[in-house]
Amino acid sequence: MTDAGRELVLGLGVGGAGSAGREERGRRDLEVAAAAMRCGSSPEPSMRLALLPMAPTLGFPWPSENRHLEASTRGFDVNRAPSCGASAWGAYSAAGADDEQEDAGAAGAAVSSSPNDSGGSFPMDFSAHGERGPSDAAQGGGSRGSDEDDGGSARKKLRLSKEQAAFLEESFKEHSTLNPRQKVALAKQLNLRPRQVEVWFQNRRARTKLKQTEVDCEYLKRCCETLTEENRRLQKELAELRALKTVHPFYMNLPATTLSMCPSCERVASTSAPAANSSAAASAATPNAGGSIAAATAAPPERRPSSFAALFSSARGFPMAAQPETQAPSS
DNA sequence: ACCCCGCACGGAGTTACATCA
DNA sequence: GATGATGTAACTCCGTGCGGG
Repeated sequence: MTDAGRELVLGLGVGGAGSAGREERGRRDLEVAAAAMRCGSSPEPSMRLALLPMAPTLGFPWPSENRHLEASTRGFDVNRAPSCGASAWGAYSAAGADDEQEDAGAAGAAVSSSPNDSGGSFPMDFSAHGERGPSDAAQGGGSRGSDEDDGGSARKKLRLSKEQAAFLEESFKEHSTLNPRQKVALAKQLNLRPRQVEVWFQNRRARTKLKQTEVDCEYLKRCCETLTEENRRLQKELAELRALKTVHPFYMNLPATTLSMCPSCERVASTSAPAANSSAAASAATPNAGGSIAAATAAPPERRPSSFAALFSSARGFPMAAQPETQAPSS
């Protein structure tokens, strides 16, 4: 998602050309998609869901204050045999990363496979794990591996505990993507397999995008309604002008400068109307000249943007452009 | 410098399972 | 208890970027 903010908040060394590129690509895709959904030139701030708070408000304990969570994560294990040494989490030291010895497959591969991994930028206070599930070492490295090494059925649905989900959620608020090291660290802390963490983040990103898409759809729907209303109004206005012409045909013979244009046309009556405008008005005034919709949509294209801009310029309310009632020229 | 290959990753779509009404 | 709806973990496929040969 769009997050300069997130980048700031993150500051996790997710940086590096590689992952930055990848993240950028992901963001770009999302934003392009979202932008495509949004009303084009609208300067209005997009209706973004606050799905990724810029700043953690729940005190997600990345640095050191996660000890209370450590306690809470200690019996997490609903899916696997509990790891016994959970209490021995040591500070996750980037430089050290000594705890990665066991996960040579995981962290080692992660580190080597991730040119972007800025080495231990993951600020979580991971305690050195005592020991891990037997499958972890094997699983960790093969981040794309399936669960077959779980010993059980290949596709046993495992429900994450509330604590695990909450922790992952908080982590996701911090950064919606993980580098391999972060993934492994999170997996350790939650006593999950790195693959599970990876899948959870993938699914979570998908859900976020889905929700954002729904919001964008709602926004577009409202844009459409507004435009429909605007169209109705313009047609009515046109009909009134035609009627006016029928009743007072001499108006059409007056110099353009003396014509009082409809205020919603955003035209200054004193300026001489361009020929195009006059011709447009004339053509519109012509009986059966292209029908009402054609006439209405035949407005000079260069004027549409301002109209649209006015249409969508105010926030959230999608108010119509200021539209004083069409005043029939008196006298 | 260019191309090819393997690898890792993420997104999109789908499947399978757990939960709930 | 059976059933359909819903949520979501896990999977597959595909595209992309990167590093190495």
